[in-house]
Amino acid sequence: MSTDANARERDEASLEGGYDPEAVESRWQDRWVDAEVYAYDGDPQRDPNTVYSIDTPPPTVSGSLHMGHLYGHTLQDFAARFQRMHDGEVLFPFGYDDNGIASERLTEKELDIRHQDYERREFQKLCREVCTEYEAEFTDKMQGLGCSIDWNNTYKTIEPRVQRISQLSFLDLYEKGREYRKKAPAIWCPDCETAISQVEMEDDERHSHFNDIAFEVAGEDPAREEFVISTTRPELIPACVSVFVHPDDDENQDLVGETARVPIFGHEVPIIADDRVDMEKGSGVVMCCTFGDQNDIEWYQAHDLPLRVAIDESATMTDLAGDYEGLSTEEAREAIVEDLDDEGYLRDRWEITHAVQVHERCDTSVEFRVSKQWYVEILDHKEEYLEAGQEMDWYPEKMFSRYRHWIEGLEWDWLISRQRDSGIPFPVWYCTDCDHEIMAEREELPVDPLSDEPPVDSCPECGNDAFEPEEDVFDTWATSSLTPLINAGWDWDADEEEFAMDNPELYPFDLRPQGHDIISFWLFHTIVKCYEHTGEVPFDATMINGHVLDENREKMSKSKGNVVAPEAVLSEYPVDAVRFWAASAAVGDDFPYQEKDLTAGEKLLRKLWNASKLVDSLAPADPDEPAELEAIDRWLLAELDDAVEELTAHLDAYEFAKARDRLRTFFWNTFCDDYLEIAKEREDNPSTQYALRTAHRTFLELWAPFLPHVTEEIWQALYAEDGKLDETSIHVRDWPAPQGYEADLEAGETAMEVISALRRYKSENQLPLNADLEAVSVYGPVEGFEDAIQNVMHVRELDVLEEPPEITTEVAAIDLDYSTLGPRYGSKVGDIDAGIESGEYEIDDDAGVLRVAGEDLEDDVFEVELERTYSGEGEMLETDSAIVILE
RNA sequence: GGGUUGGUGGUCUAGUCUGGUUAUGACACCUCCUUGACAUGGAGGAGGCCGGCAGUUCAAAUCUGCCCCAACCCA
Repeated sequence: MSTDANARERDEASLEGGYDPEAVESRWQDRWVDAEVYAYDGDPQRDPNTVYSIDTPPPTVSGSLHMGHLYGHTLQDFAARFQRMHDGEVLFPFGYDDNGIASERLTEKELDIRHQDYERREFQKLCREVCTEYEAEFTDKMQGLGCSIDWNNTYKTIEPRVQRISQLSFLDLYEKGREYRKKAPAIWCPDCETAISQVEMEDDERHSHFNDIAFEVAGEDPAREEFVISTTRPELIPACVSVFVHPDDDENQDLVGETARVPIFGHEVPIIADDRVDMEKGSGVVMCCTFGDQNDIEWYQAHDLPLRVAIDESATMTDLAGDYEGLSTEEAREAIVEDLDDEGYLRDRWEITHAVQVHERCDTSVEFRVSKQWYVEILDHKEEYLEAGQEMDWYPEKMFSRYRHWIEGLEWDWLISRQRDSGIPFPVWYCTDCDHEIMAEREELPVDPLSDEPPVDSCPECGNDAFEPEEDVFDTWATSSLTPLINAGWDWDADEEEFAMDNPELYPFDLRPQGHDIISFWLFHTIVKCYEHTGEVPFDATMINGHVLDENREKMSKSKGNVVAPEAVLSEYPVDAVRFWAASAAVGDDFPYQEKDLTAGEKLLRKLWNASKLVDSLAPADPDEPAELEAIDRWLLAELDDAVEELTAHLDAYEFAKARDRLRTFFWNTFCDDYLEIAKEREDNPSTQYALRTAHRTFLELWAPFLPHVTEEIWQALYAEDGKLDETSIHVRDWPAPQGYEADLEAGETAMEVISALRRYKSENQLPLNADLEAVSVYGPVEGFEDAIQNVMHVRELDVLEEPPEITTEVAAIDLDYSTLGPRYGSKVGDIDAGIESGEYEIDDDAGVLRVAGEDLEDDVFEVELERTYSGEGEMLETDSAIVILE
């Protein structure tokens, strides 16, 4: 058995052999969870500024993990891991959203049951059982992403504690006067038979017909016989309550004040002027039905029109529809059109495609129904919510405009009651006599009015002793919008008679991550709720991630069949490589998933692994710091300081792509390609040994947020002390800080140029890179780096020249500094350019000026570029700041 | 239809807010090279005039206007 296999057998981190991500990654994932490396030790006394808390929107457990989850959570994890190292204490919780229609349907399907057959609590119990299995699977997958979630801090949106918080939230907003129950037109889904909110609607293109229907003008001596109305919904004419004409519509002005007779049904309705009529559409005359669309509702309210309900809660025609009673709206539409045609009222009919508003869950087109519903008042606080949004830092900033536009476009208060069985019940009863609202006692929550008794024996309003329970449940968003309060342990303190949090140090949360598609409802609703409860904006910052598209930049969708499953990706590539890819896009940008991008990550892991092996072979693990570092080593550490500083700034600003690229370039090009090659020639040098190890440790720490597995493996193999993992893990170390190394960066840069020039020389002359060079002279600032150049390029004799070598020069070009020249000479710049181009200029070295186009240019605006010709022995190589002579 | 965001070599992308003239890097491509870790490596090379048009300016990928295309949000 090889040492390699032995090591793996013992489950110990080891640098033997090649990197084996498959074995290493799952091993660390398990250990991190077992050792609770990412556990948050809650301490209410802690200074909130030293805790970094994340509030993440819980995913629906019944859905499977998709690339969006993978991407979103990976970004959150970059922030969490960086902050954990940088600031110390991090809360990265996790929630399972199992409250809602999705998990209800899942349970029905899984157990082959109908929720109607069960009492609500019973059904919810079944839901929780079914969801538990899915949650376990989801947990596994999440842990497979290497996210540093605190698995001790999880919640489910249907669990009793969350139900209690939801109901407390309802009571609190009720007491604050932010909620009301009102009989009013509401958006209604006839398939789900529930009211829904504005956010649950979406538009869908549907085929339909426009019907031109003739209405007679009633009364004696009317202005004209009839007029025509175009409608896509003839089944609504029994619900017609008025006809509208625009006040500026000269052609139809004669109708205003008249009475129209509705065809077939024969009832008469007034014709009214209103500027909400769209004159461009159809004949300019429109009917108002209760209710066809939102305009109808406005008219109904503005003109105090009667209510005619022709369609019931299941989209079936009512008795108002006469002969059509009992038909579905679809059937009624066809039947009515046919009868209109028979009776000569149908003047035209043609096919169209138009957008209809549908319920996003079931794609059923919505109706508007008058019903008694609970609302959260939001329209009167639009300004405040806008300000709350402004107070947050948005990453990227541009996403704020989506939030702003959403709020500006709000037209409805938030409808929070749903006529569903499963969900969190309203803790309310009503007096059967006076309809007085009886709220549950806070201590009793969570309650279910369907099975629990109200807290009073008789109505405090009228003394009646019979009550009716509220059957409705909360909109799931009413609960999902409480996640910051759930995470902070918000509850009613009965002794103090006020709301309090178990962990107030977490609130407001430092970061709220989410996709750009849910800004308008999830983020918005969360701000509404938390702001109303606490008076504070719940988040300091929000990070909006883009969407993962397919390789052709198209949105992934099941119908297109272009969905890439995370499982498929993770079975092929290391998680660390996938994370490296996830860091490649600017936060907020959509970006394509391209398999080839993952190989870049794989290559980096291999490079990091191999470089670590080399470092390990070149220097003892923990060398002492020499009194004085040599120039080349000090140079590396000074460059490292710069990198650390920039990287920290990038990560602080959620600029993961910039951090990733900066670190990769520095690690690969500067450290591996330049410094390691030099270090190979300086093996026993204590200065180099110290720099090597210092840089290597720092690199592992800097890479750790991006590549948690490979860095942990190398760290544990080389540097970890004995002890428990939650203390020795690289992920709980302090983030590197610049050490203040000072070096001659110019000399270092010049030395690298010289090395590069010599490499190019060998390459062009088809020499191996380790071929000996007899003698090399350098003219340029490379002080302190002579040995480095000499050793790494195998130069037998290196000479640093005090004076320029024997070269003759002639002017090759004149470089102008336009940023200085432009403002100074303005429109003369064109002439100056032309003069230089044509060679009509004179350089006066003594005066230090360039005479061209009648101007004397000062020496700060131009630079003479010389063509050098070497007239001595050997060959000359030029770099930006040095001249190299090879003999 | 309205709004938002974006359109940079074959692909992905930096730079655009704070205009300055040789536009960043990676992948792919071509040539060469076994440097004591990595050939899944290294050294080089070719390849774009920055969606289109017009304008502002001495100067525009960068500012303004219009147009085209794409995605998203809202109708």
